[in-house]
Amino acid sequence: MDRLVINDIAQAAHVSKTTISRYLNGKYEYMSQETRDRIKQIIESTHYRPNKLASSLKSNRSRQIGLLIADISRPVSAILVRGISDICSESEFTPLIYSTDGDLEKERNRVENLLDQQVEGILVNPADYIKSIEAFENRNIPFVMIDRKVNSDHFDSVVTDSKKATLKAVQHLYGQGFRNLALFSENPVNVSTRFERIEAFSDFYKAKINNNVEKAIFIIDPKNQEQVERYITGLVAESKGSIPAIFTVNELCMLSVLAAVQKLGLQIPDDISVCGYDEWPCAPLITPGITTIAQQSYEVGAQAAKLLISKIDKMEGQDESAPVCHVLKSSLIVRGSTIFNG
Amino acid sequence: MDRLVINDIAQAAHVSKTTISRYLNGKYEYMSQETRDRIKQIIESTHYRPNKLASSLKSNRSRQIGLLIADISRPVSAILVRGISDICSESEFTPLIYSTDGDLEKERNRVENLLDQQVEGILVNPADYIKSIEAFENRNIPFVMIDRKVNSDHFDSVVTDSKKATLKAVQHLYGQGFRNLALFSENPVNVSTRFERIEAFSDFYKAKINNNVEKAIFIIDPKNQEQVERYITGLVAESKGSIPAIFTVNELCMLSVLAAVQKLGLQIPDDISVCGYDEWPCAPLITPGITTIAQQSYEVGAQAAKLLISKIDKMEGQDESAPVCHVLKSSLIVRGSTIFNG
DNA sequence: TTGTATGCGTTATCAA
DNA sequence: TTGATAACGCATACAA
Repeated sequence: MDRLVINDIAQAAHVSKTTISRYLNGKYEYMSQETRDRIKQIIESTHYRPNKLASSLKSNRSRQIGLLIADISRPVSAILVRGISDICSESEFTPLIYSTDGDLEKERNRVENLLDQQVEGILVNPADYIKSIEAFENRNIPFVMIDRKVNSDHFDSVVTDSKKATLKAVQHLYGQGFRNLALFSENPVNVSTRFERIEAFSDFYKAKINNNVEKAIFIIDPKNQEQVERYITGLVAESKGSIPAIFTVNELCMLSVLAAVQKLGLQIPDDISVCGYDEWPCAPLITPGITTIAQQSYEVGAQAAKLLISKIDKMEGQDESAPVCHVLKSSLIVRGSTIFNG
Repeated sequence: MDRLVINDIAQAAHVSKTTISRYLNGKYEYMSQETRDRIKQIIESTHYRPNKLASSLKSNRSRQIGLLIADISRPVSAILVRGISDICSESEFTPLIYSTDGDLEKERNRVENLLDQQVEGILVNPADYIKSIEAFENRNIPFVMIDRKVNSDHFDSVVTDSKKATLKAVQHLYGQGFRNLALFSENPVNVSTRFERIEAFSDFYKAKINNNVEKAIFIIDPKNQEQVERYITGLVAESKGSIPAIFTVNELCMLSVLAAVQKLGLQIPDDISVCGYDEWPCAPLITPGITTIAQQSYEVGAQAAKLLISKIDKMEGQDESAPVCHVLKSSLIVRGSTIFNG
């Protein structure tokens, strides 16, 4: 009642296991139609299934890839993961998925775990623009960065156009007449998505408002609701009649800001304006509709997986094609929250 | 420049690979402190890491489990997955995660794939209360159903208390004075979470309103916005002054209903009331706050993973403990959307 | 067209 | 306390 192995099938079919192995790997050219049919019939009737562990070990091809994501429970991550999964399914790869919580130590350990399991490549949402690099260097498999870049031209990446999209958003705010701009981000700020968004905001702010951009940037802990309320209260107090417009760098910040705005009894957009990352199904439902930036998260995942798998398939020839960085467009979805009535 | 293997370490340490293997598996009792230190030093300096594929093959313990989820991109699924991942990390198991899209065919294929990869157990969010069962029977590894039950007492499951929670919600609506109740669900209805919610609603409806519950149950396609709007328009038209109160069985239906309500320009709760699964961060932000049922999704995942892993660990003794069904409590979070002003 | 023999990198049973 | 040796299930070079 133990699991069937290749030898059992060989005996039942009165051939050697080599022939069975050939059959399993589709090498029908070295086989009479007769034995081929016989093997087929036996495999089907016995429901024999080859052990992938054994075949991976022997062939040195696990057909597994690693995926290190900051936190799979975040909605944008979940969508990105779905994109990766779908591509993996098509190519019959299995993704091994771990959350790193943006922790360098966990990230490094996970890379080791994945290598131990003989993954053929790794997709990673790096914890740090600089410090993550070390953990990825001198491994013998390809790495592709997803959603976040890393400060190195040795790695491929698939990201969204954070700077352009942020610029589009603040230009929109400015165009509407808002002059009291603020940005809310969470720490750490040494991940490319965040600092690029901050940079685009800062550049615009310096060019159009004034040089004192530091006081317009708020680093928050989205779980510390009281802190967020305090910052917003301050913004309103110092506004001198100029309606504050808040730009958030991700969904968590957005939710935190919206909750605070509600708690403080402020009206959007008459008392305060709010917009930013990420688009999600509730955005149109929250009065008066929240202006958001929609990223193509599914596509980021899918393209990254495609890229990684193509590199894996080329690996035999010691692929040394120059690393590429795919940048996917994001779109600004304008809703009532940023319509200026001042 | 190839990867180091156990033999390389054995040679460097002037011992046999048996000794290295013993060291790796912590069997220090059969080893002098001296060789133990020497091996430790060599492994550290060479950064040798054992190949898990080989050790899994030999020991017949892959330390991988399968996870079949309907759609990982849904927010509740992502949270559940996180619960599973966290428990797996603690016990050094790796989850192999696939989405099934509620498709029986995919589900069955995935089970085969997972078995091919020698997973030691499978967590599954079954596609069908009845038809899924066949694919799980007579496998040699434990299965645990997550979030959805299956019509069999051969399988463990970890779910939430759909009936109780739904009852609590409709009782609340009734208590508020709503008499024009409706339920919106998506197809298929042969998954336990959905039909249990429908059942609880129906029982209450028949007991308190009338026997004609069929006309109060709407099976929708959440992506078909026009259909949802049509149903709601109908509800309002036939309401004869009695405010309709809609209960939704999941997040997708909730979003779809809310979008339709907004599109139709209906006011909550004066023209229509809305409540249901699932709780999510926007619920309090949508005017006047949406009453929801909060499930402990993270806990469902975590408990299911714990259960599965404990069964795996007991497997050697041909575990035949009677299957259990853990039911986690959900809570009704009352907000403005269900406050009766009629 | 098919089979023999060897090895992938481990673990485990002996015996020493 | 240690080591030879034989597996685990499959793939492949080489022989026939």
